Amino acid sequence: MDLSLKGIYNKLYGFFGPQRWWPADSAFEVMIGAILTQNTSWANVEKAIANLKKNKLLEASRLYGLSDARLALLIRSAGYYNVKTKRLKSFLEFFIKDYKASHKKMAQADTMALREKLLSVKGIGPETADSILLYALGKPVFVVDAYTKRIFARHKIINDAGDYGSVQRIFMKNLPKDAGLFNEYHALLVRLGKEYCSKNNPKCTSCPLS
DNA sequence: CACCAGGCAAGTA
DNA sequence: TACTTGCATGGT
Repeated sequence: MDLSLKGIYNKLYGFFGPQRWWPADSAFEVMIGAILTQNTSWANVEKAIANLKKNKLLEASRLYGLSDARLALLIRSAGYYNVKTKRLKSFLEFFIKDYKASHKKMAQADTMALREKLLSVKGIGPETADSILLYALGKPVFVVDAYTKRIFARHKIINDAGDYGSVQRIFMKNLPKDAGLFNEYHALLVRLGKEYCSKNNPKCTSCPLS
């Protein structure tokens, strides 16, 4: 049995097939979605994004120009709407002032330097920063989330389901630095977490990794 | 009714 | 450094 990280990936890919992440039509939509989905179900985020699209507001300067009250109302379905309104605004200010609202300009920056800059934006923590780097900009950074920690802790593949950085390093030191692989791997872990390794199913019944 | 969902910042010891 | 708490909707 192959318990290597690549072996687990191969097994998941064979079971689920390609996931084609991130579910979004543009890099900007990925960045906004990454903030909106913090500790929130994706279904609720989809409604908020659809709301923005319907009003033709999924664009940096237009979003930034909205009043906090108006923006909060538009993203209401994603929960924590007051907090997320401030987080979206702080990110948009950074994105507009430092990169002229261009994800292409942003992608030219050195990956680790950009990561530090993203982390300095209020409301962007490690998972949100890495989601933007990987899924919006195509940088080879592994995204760790609640599913990742739960799956690997539950299956005892990593003994220390510790802090974000230590889990991330395990992946990045044991896999080729390939954005396509990191993209698909994390997407597959989310799929597995939702369907087989959820809190509702603590024994991972019929889990493809078992 | 309770619990959960693709976190983060701020406060406390 | 290592906890704890507030934030909030919508589905199961």
